[in-house]
Amino acid sequence: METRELRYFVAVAEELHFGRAAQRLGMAQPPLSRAISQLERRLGVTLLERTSRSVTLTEAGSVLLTEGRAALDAVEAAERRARRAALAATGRPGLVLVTKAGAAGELLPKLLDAYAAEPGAVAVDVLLCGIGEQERLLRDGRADVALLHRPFDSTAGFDAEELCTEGQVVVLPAGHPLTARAHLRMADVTALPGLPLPRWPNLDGTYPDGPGPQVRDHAQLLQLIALGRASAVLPESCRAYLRPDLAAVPVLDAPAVTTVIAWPPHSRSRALAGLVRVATRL
Amino acid sequence: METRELRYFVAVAEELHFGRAAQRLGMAQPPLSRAISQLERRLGVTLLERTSRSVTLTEAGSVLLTEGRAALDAVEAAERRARRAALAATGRPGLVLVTKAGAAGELLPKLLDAYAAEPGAVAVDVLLCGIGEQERLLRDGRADVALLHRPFDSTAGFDAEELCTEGQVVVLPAGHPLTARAHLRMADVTALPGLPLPRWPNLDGTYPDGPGPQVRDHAQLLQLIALGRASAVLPESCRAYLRPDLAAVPVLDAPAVTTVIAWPPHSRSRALAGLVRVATRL
DNA sequence: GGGCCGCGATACCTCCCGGGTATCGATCCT
DNA sequence: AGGATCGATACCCGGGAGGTATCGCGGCCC
Repeated sequence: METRELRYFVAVAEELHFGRAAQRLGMAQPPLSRAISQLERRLGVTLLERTSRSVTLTEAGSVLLTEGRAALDAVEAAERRARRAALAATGRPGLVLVTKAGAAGELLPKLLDAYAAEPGAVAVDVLLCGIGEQERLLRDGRADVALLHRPFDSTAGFDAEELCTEGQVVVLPAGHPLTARAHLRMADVTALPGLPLPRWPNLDGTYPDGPGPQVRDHAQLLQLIALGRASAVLPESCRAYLRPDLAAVPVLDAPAVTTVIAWPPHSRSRALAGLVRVATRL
Repeated sequence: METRELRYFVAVAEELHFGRAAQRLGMAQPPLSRAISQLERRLGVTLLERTSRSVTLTEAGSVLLTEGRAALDAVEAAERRARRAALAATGRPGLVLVTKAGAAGELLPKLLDAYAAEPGAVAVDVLLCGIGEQERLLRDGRADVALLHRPFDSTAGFDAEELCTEGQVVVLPAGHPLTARAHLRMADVTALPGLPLPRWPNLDGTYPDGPGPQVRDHAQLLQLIALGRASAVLPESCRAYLRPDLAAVPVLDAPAVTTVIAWPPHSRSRALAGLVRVATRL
């Protein structure tokens, strides 16, 4: 199977419409139709059920969609990492580390400093991304290594080492009655009148149903909390960047958050191995 | 990048010889040379350093070799799983489970029976393979799920659930003086005169240097032990299939062996999820 | 219900590019 | 020096990817 065929199929499977898919691919519709039929004939499998009014995925088609996306990511990753390896030989950037904006507050600078002091250290680019994007970036080669937070981020498909574990705190407007308490329980937090937990976007940009304001990043969230419109449960280390009009109270029974360093299971380059070694020794 | 180009590059990178690589690919040498140069031009990267007498990998080339292999595996996996998903809709086999021959003795039949009793269970093919092959089969789509043994097998790149943990025993010829002991330590075993631990093949079929006989499978190994030419440290459950001319003694400080069920992190099909659920409940 | 529209399939053409053969040029080995 | 080895270059051919034109089928609307 050629990646071209796979790209075509993924486009059609996502659009469920040959015309739109062809447009997205920058080609005419007939060759696309033909390419898909050829692919089906070669695989000996029907991927799409088409009437002249609608296109739907068969079971095999939906398997090929998810597996094919992963395969295309892997091909892209190979290409990107090879290209970067050539640059790294001459100059910058040797490694790309990705993490969520506003997370891993003090750990990251410590890690970068410690690694830079190592003999043979290469340049490390830091890439800040939105919620849940790290895994994609790691899989398609735009990043080499990530700082993730279990259990929020999944380390499925990656090698990982635990770095540190911390409890969680609830962030409230300064002066809220509960800020007088030394600690709370999740039951106290979920029952807070007028201060619902926010809703984070799914990977596709849509929001889950339910109460609570929609937020896209930490700055928005903190603003909303300061306005008395929301509360949030965050890792303890968020205290480092808390605005003075906010207060944090430990939540005893919130799940502990573990910061891990994760990387794709191949690509065990010297540079990456060095960075991981430094990280685990911190 | 097309998979064709990637296959070509991997062949040349492995052979380090355009002529042989072309032969392996079933094509002439000139188009292969041209394809590789085109790939290099498109990537903007030198992958191979060639003189008229030798071919060597650049840094970028060696990155592309490992990443490219993984990418090709992923593409193959997508193809195979799509093809199998179509079969599963009509008939056999719905899932392919791979494990080492001679391992997971009693667990496997229990798992298969329990899963078969589930409502909506699909047919499960069992694939027995040699040491260290499971990961490859899982990655390139010939298998959907594997029983692995940590710390011997790596679960890097897969999702996994622990099933059970057991100690290890040393297997000796029946009647050997040490079989009278209730338990041993690793130091006793490694120092055994005339009964060295065997050498298992690497992934490429070569054997590591050192003393001890070369073995390829458990039958060979047990035969050698019965002959008084070797000993071996194996998980406790091997007692189930021990020949009467062999004896086993627990080794207290040998690392514990954990049997895990592992699967690729996408492909969370209903059938697979069901099998995993049954496995963790055993 | 007949005509229209939307959409995928088919027919047919063109041209690019992947693959072949012949040959060159460089390097190493007698 | 001369032959052998091996990758690069030159040139040719055929298949197939992509384009345009058109068909056929099924909703939909007046």
